[in-house]
Amino acid sequence: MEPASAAIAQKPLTASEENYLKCLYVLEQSQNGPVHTNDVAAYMHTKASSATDMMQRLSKKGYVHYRAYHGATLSEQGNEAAVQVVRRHRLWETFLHRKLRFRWDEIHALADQLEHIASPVLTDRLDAFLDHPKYDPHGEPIPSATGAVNDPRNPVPLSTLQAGNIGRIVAVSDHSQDFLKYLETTNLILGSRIEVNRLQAFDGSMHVQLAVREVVLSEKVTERLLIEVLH
Amino acid sequence: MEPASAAIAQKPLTASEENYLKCLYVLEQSQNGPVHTNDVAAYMHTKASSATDMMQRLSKKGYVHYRAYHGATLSEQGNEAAVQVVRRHRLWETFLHRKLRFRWDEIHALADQLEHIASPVLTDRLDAFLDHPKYDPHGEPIPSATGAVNDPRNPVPLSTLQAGNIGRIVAVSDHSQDFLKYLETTNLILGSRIEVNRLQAFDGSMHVQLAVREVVLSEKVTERLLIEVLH
DNA sequence: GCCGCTGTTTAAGCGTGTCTAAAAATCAAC
DNA sequence: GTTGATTTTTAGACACGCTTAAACAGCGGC
Repeated sequence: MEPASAAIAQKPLTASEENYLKCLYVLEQSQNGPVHTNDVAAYMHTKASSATDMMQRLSKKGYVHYRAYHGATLSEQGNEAAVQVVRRHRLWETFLHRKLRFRWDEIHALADQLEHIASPVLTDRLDAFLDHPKYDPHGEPIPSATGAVNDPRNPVPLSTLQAGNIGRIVAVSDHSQDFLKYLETTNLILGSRIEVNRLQAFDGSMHVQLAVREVVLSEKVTERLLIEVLH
Repeated sequence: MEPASAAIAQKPLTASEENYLKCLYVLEQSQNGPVHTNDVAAYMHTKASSATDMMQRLSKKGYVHYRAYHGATLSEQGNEAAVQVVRRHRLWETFLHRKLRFRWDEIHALADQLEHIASPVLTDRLDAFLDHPKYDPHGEPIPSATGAVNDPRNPVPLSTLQAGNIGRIVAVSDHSQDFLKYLETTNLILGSRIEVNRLQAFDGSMHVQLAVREVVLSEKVTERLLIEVLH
């Protein structure tokens, strides 16, 4: 006697399916409209045909809305699942950084493995052990157990600011080793106050004030630095 | 130009392969001589044909010595790999119990998932974070980073003791929820002093003294309790 | 030494997740 | 609107890890 309506018990997702959901979640944030197959394939370091395969599978299972040749968007169910994966990922990153003393450029790859252990009680215990962190080491908000994500900081890419704007570096949108190591060596630190001095129209680079020093940041960098605007 | 001799870079093992190696490791301890296909299948909750499949695969990769119809034993390489899996498993169990406050009957299933993250640096950081524990929450020794397992307590099953023997409960050889919950309710605690009062030849049950109370333990229980003999 | 039981292996098939190569659809340009 | 470049999908293949069913090996009883 199955319940005809209501939440049907979902077969647990495979690690690969979860990775694709996370991928769609991230890509949907940075774009608008459906996510294209090639973008998925690029993000997942795989081929378009594999991405198509997975979109079809996730569509059949009800996690994404998918129209051939027109891309995919997460369904409500897919969004919920993706947020849980993101929650686990960011909690493990916080654990690795705060407790095991990994550098912030080392934690992403490990968290990618840990995030697939889908035990709600484990996740909640970890959350409690870390004192319910609001943000992960990259400054990204950690979704709550219910899946709510709210970020009162309203971060925007540095590249969208104008000369004269003042803000605080609160997060990074690229978690790759290369980028994070660059920030390390340039001494760009989460939480720093930043002021836009001047824009270079030619190449999109930006002169910014960090405490007493002025530095020049390329567009590639300003797109990846997320700022809480102060006024 | 491949190195003709020396350690050839091993392709990382799959989670399933690691589980089978761990299985062989455990079964080799409790038996002697080669491990039989049906035992492997029973331990892994799978079918004999699957076990055969895996024995052949692991044999081809050099992790086990295998003769059709005659069972399998771990090769030196297989033993090293298995010990590392066991090390990770027991470290995670310790983490789950000591840091996340899971009961000892809850940790096994979760550690079974965590153990497959094969990052030497993660394992070592975890080890350090836990202050290099010697034993896991079930009292089993945690192999060192080099794979050495030594247990000065020399635990033996309670079932092998004689009337008059005195010892200390140091470990359990069965990590199932059912058994651990039984111990919990019976108030049989790791570290307790235990003295054998009387053996019941008929059914192998045992009357033992625990502090001020005498309890009767069935053979099924005495086989699973590991004792450090005091004299 | 043969018989049959138990244990084991092989054979065939399925789902997952990936690939390459080829076919098809979309979209922008003209 | 047809064309051509680009994107996407299909088709066929493969490794993994599991299944069931059928064939086979080993070994004790007689």
